[in-house]
Amino acid sequence: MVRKSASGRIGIADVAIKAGVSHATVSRVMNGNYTVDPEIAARVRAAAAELKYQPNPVGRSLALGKTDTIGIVVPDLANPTFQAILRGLSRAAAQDGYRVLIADSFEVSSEEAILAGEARRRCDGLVLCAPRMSDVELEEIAPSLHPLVLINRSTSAPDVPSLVVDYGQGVQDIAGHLVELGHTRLAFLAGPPRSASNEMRLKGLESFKAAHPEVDVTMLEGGSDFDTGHEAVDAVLASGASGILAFNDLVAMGLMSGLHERGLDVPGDISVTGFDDIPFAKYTTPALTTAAVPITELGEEAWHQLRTLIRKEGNETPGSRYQPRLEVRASTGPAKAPRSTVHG
Amino acid sequence: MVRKSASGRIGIADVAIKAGVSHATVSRVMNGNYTVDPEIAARVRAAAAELKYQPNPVGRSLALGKTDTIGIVVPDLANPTFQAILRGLSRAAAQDGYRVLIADSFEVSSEEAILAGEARRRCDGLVLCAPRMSDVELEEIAPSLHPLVLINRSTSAPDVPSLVVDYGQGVQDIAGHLVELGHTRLAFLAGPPRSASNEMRLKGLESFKAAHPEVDVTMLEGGSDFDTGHEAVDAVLASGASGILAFNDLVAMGLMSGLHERGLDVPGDISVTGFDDIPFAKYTTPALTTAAVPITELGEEAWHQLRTLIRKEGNETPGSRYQPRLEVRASTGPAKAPRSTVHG
DNA sequence: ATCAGCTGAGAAAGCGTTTTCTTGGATCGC
DNA sequence: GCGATCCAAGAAAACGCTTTCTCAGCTGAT
Repeated sequence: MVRKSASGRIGIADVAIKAGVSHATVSRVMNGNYTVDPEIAARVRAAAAELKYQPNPVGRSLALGKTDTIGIVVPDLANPTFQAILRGLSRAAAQDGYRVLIADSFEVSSEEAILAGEARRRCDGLVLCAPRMSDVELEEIAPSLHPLVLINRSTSAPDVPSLVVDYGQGVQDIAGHLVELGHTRLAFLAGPPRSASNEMRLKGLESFKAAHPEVDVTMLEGGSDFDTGHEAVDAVLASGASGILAFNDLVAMGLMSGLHERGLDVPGDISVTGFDDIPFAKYTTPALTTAAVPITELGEEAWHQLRTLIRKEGNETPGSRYQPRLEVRASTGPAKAPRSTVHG
Repeated sequence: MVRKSASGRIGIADVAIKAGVSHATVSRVMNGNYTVDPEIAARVRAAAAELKYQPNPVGRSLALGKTDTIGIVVPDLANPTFQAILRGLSRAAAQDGYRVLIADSFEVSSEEAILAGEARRRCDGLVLCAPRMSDVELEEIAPSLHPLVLINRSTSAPDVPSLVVDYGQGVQDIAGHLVELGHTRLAFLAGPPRSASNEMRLKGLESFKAAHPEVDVTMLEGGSDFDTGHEAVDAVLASGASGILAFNDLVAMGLMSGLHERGLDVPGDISVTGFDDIPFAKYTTPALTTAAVPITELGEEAWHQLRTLIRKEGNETPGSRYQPRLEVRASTGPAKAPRSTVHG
């Protein structure tokens, strides 16, 4: 007859009674403490097996002061970029026996601090992924979130490594590629206003404009998903640009789809570029020219940084900077000869 | 001077001391128990605010016997279908104040039971998403996982609602659509061997073949991602089929990309269909004909079912069956006149 | 004026572990 | 052979919270 503790679940006490030993001994056996008589250990193990005893992680967490869980806060779980980061993080953490708790802020920046705080308290560490909150707010809460790893943001708080992708350089590479193809009128389909990565792209474009005064760059408002790109067709055409830098691959795909519906040829009439190199980018027609970011790897690295923080391995935590790699595919091509130019 | 408890973090005891009351009173105030003198309550709240006290969820969980967290086990976090389910689940659960812990089994079915058990013990309930484990194993562990909701699998265990998509019907609808377009030679690019949804598709195709003996259906081995489709081009062409049912949208996209590289026109030369209607399906060129499954909604419903289980609202938990909706787009078209047929 | 009845707040007992502290018994050295 | 040393295992404290139990002090009725 299986004896149950009051709660109905089998606890350490049940095993102790069944094996005729104390709670402490059961705990020792379960944790591989070898200062226990082999014969008794065997008896405990047998009792545990018979009762199908599984230690309660909550009690364990309370006693040990750790949960073996980390949290991640993302602005939008629908975004493939964040999905990829989550995947990399989850896989890497799992290898070290940690689980991941997710919190989706749905792009409402005012929720982020609360979500982050709640998640942090439940976990041993936190990854804040591309938070939309203001710099001052980030500075304010960062210390209370330690151990903390930032993605695509940074803070002056000590011991908060930040992994940032150099979107500014990436966007310049793309623009350079388009100019080499003869495009002189470019347009940038911007991302979400509060996105720091968008800010970095804009800064990159400023540098680019400074270095290439002959090139005309139009800024268009946008977002981060398909529909943004799809709906931007009119604005893009109105801009008169022949080379379009979309905020990311999703926007680029939406745009290409819209252009296709209008009967326009990519890259014959217009060249389109994305950003991120999500898995889909390779399989669009035409295949998308983009700047590849090793996103999954970034998630893994986030775990590694967080791990050293959690383990308090005093090594300085440097953070890292990732350089996007230009991935030229079929969605970009030579600019048409401008209408104003007379051939021959 | 902020007094700290031994652990370094501020606990209920610190607030109690600062406010000059007992632990119990602080707890009462923090939980909105109104049997406490307003003046004292105010003092406690002030102390809590000043110390920035935040209750420790682990202690709370242990005392209350609940974690306000649910777990989900998926076979592959890289699969957009599971991402969408996760998203729906996470959003719906968040609205009720629950968080989601994720566990990715990376398609290794032997890990699932362990992952599920661990996740379940940390959480108040579990969603098992398209588990790859065998039926007998599922039957075996299901009772120990309660409260449990199954997606795309079912079990005889009581009180385990299962949400299943009628892939069998969906695949028949697609096949019917292709036949209406005049295709008489079809091929099915199958999914992962252990996938129950693949099994359901196969069953559906059997029914279809029985009802349409004149149609030839070739079965091809496959998988669930882009590359599967991309690599299947040769096999598809060798089959001689003019209408291809891909396991899902990803496979279809990979296949279309491969066909495009071979210079073949979709749907001019070959019609291709997907399954799921992931967001990308609308934006492929040509836009993908597929069977739409309300996946995110399914994730939400999973939460609702789990919620009634957790709350022990005795209502029977029926589970639901979802009918895919045929979404005809541009990747399917009339079959070419068969070579063997003489016109006129 | 006295006592039952009530109320508000402190004391303490859980929740399920781990870990320190303690103790009885065995071991070892002289 | 006896005290110092050590070891294995039990008792108990700790982790941080909630909640029951308890009791002092008060209200109000007789």
